[in-house]
Amino acid sequence: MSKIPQATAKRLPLYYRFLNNLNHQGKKRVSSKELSEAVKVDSATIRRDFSYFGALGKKGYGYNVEYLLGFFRKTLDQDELTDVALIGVGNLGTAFLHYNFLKNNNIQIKMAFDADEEKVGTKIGEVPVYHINDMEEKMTGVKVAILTIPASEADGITNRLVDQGITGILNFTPARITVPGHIRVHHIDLAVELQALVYFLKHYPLTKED
Amino acid sequence: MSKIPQATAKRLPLYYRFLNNLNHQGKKRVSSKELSEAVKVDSATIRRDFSYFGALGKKGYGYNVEYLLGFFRKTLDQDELTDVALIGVGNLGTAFLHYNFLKNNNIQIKMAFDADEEKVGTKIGEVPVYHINDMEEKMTGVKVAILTIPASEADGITNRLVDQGITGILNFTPARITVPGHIRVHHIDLAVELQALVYFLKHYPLTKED
DNA sequence: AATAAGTCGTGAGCAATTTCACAATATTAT
DNA sequence: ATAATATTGTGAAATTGCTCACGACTTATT
Ligand SMILES: NC(=O)c1ccc[n+]([C@@H]2O[C@H](COP(=O)([O-])OP(=O)(O)OC[C@H]3O[C@@H](n4cnc5c(N)ncnc54)[C@H](O)[C@@H]3O)[C@@H](O)[C@H]2O)c1
Ligand SMILES: NC(=O)c1ccc[n+]([C@@H]2O[C@H](COP(=O)([O-])OP(=O)(O)OC[C@H]3O[C@@H](n4cnc5c(N)ncnc54)[C@H](O)[C@@H]3O)[C@@H](O)[C@H]2O)c1
Repeated sequence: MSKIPQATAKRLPLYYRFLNNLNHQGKKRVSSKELSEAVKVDSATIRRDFSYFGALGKKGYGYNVEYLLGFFRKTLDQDELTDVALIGVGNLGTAFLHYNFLKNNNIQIKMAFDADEEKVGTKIGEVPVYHINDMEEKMTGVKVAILTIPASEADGITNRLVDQGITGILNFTPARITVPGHIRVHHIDLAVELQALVYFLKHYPLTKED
Repeated sequence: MSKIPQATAKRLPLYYRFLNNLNHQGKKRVSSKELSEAVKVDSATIRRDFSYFGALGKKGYGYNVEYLLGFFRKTLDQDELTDVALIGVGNLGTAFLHYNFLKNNNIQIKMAFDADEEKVGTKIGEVPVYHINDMEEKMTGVKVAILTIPASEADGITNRLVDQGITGILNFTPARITVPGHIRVHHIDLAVELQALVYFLKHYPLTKED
């Protein structure tokens, strides 16, 4: 369908955010070199990334911020709003609910679910918390879920999400969940990230020349 | 120094965790195929990853769980404790403080810092919160920091961390911070992760055959 | 007008990572 | 013992991603 490399696709939201910043600062043009310094991605990589979408810049000039931003807005479907459900209103889930993803974003946490009766019926950062038993009923139309429940619950809830018709899951539990092939799962494993950082520090010490 | 590919190094903590689980379940042996199903990494990749450390398995048999676990414990320095400081005790920072990284881990959040007088002096999940003004004084010996402050504060605090002698930063702010080449920064950008997932769902729809 | 400086878009090469596929070896069953 | 089955470790190929380096073109300057 799309021939954009995955590595490029992952960087698009980052480019979009920084272009947005530049636009708010009133900047009219930007070079791949400037952008490179801001997002910490090699300037040749940026030019290559952009080139997959055609010739967006002008030689000797750079890129027009407003034009580029508009282009990425369309490409990233920033005009359509995507609804997301959050499952598990604990420490991590509550932090996400307080955070307004909408600020720079086309993504909205529309509802949350928990098993704890004390949380059910409340609103956290404008988002209503429903009982997990009502998930299938309330969640119609929502195709993306953020999973912030205990690892032991992950498989059970995942199966229910799959049956409900989910297409994407952002999984913060340490469990590696099993889903049918047509469902996309992105894992964010904070403990692994921290351990990996520490491992790199000990085994790949950087010198002054990178 | 080490010739382990970076992609392999990033998976080590994951392998370690699942081997730990297997060991607790009393499992004595495991094949790359079984492990593959658990961690969702191709079995050939797992064998290749392990092979960088030598011949850890036995042909026709698989891997001895206890032996492998012991090997990775040493490799990942699970016997040494690494102290970490957390900067910014807000929504996200508080969630991390409540989470006990030590459970399966050799990493400990030893102290936290915030600018808010109401938080200073308290303890969250056993971790003392100090005033950010006292950072340099209190932080001696700590070489890794988790950054969960507002993006606008990121550059200023980063400079102070660099001067203080930090070697690694796990950055949760959307800011792309600038550090000298010998300091390692890992970015975890939750808004980007969510946007990227949504982008993939719309532009790379998966079929039943993956 | 002519020159200098700046910057894109991309061919080509390089580097990193993943995957295939199979000989070698171990275990299990009969 | 022997045969059948299981599974590793790895050479080689395939895939994916990154970076150099430069021609082409734009803008600014004199
Ligand atoms: N907090 C962190 O810093 C952190 C770090 C790394 C990983 N994680 C992982 O993220 C997940 C959430 O962590 P947390 O600290 O927020 O945990 P938590 O215990 O604070 O929150 C879990 C929430 O899920 C709810 N819950 C339990 N079973 C449920 C069910 N069947 N259906 C719906 N809701 C249910 C609980 O009521 C609770 O509110 C865990 O898997 C944890 O391992 C958290
Ligand atoms: N909460 C989320 O779900 C979420 C999601 C994506 C990204 N983020 C990013 O993570 C960071 C933290 O988010 P949050 O929701 O926890 O924000 P928050 O506002 O709840 O917390 C920030 C904390 O930092 C403290 N602080 C401010 N200035 C400081 C300084 N100079 N020194 C020390 N402490 C200082 C504040 O007192 C506050 O406690 C932000 O950069 C945010 O963009 C958060």
